[in-house]
Amino acid sequence: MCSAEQVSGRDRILEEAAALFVRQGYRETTLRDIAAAAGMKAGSIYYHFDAKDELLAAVLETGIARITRSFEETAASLPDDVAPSERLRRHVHAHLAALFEHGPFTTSHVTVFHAAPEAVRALGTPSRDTYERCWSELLADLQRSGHLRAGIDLGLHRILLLGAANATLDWFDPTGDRTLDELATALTEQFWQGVGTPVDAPAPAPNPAPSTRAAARRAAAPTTTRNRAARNGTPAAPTRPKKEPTP
Amino acid sequence: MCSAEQVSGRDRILEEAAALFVRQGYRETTLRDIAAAAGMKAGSIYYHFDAKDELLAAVLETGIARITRSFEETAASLPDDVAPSERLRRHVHAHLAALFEHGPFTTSHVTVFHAAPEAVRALGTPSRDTYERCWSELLADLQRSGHLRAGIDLGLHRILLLGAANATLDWFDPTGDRTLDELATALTEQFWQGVGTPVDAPAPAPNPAPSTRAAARRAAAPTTTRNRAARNGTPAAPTRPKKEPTP
DNA sequence: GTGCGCACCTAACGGTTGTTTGGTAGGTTC
DNA sequence: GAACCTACCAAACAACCGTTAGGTGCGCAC
Repeated sequence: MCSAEQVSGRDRILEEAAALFVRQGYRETTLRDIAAAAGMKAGSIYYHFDAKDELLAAVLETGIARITRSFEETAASLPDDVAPSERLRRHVHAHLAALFEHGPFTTSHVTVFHAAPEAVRALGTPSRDTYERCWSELLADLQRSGHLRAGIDLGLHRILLLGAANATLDWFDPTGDRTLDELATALTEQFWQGVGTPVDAPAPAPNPAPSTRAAARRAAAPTTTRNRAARNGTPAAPTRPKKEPTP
Repeated sequence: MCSAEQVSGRDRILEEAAALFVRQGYRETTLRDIAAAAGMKAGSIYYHFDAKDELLAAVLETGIARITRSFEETAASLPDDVAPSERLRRHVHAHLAALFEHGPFTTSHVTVFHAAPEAVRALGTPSRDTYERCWSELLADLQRSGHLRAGIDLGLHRILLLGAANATLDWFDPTGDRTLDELATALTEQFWQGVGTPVDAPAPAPNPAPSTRAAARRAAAPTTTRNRAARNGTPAAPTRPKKEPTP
């Protein structure tokens, strides 16, 4: 019987390394950890990679390549008559899906990149620029067509949007009671129309009881999701999932 | 001449450790690094702290205490008749100021907390909850008074807001061409009213040339600030500043 | 069946790290 | 001036980690 996951040694190492980097951090993960997960011994890794840093670089490169391709596929899949805010929402969804559903490679860019040695970061920067440009052009296009307000600082708001999206990694659990789609919708809504009531000044009609049952349930619920054994986000990138459920 | 910074040994260690943790990461910073920065030898740290982990715990605790106090001081300083969105903006500003202007202690919560050993994280969690509760209550209050839309998932939007705020650490430079105040304003605006044009569907009047000179300058500028030798934000927490400007 | 290269193993080396141990200079107390 | 406490230093230790060198079994070519 030919096993379902018939991955070559190199790919196996890459995959286990990415998973461990995301779960434990780069420095906290030893080559002996990776080798054990891949079913071999530490020294054998050097048959496929020249150094630990190079392994990290390969993981990061794979991650950014995947999310960039995901962006392009999303763009290609959009109907011609898609509403502008829906167009954005689909891209936000794709970004989140890459983080939560496409394995640990893309995730490593959020979790591990900043801890990478200078040389590795320098190597990975051009690919990150490419992905960044996709978003810049998307937003610029939306602004040109009049769907994003003129006069706003587009670069700034793009980073804020993606910052919020990436930060979800620290608390969101796609198998929890919020779906990834709901998350994408909420994030897009906050970016697009905000959550304030239209007029600011005097006082609008105060909110009475929450208007829907779903809203009521949420208002009563604790202030934040606590799935995945992770904590929510304040003021920092919060706790990552426990390294191992105490055995 | 009595030196201006006449800090005790313990406080000196704490301060240098926080700075190094933020700049290099926790695991990447050795006790010998910290000791050298504090003007002593590695073994001497053990006179003040029992272990490296305990030193990290002290740094984190100081950070969360400071930002929580900053929140409370901001709340106390608000005039009674402050507009709701301005009230939020002031708190956003205080949060960002704590990250960028109050030394490395608060910053360490964003940069280092997720890399901390389980035991340290568990120790720091209650204080983080306290700060989180401040924000929950602020937003709940704004919603009760009708200034935030009813029916939205407040906990979710709070995490998205703070996620975006914390992510600014990776690219924003308060000495650059955007001020911290402008950043707070933009972030609040994006949260409060969004950046989309009011109506979605057909096509509003396409944006002609940018309407102000400032907007024109920004539109022409590169897509993101690149101050501080840091990169912008995609898809991940981007590069931190170089460890040392090559000497 | 000999030769050869691929994919791995065994075992070690050198360096670094958190930590410990035994001291010691300087000030204060009595 | 003896005892004592504070705040450090010097030197080492054990553990661990990335990395390397040399070896081994297996499959394929011929």
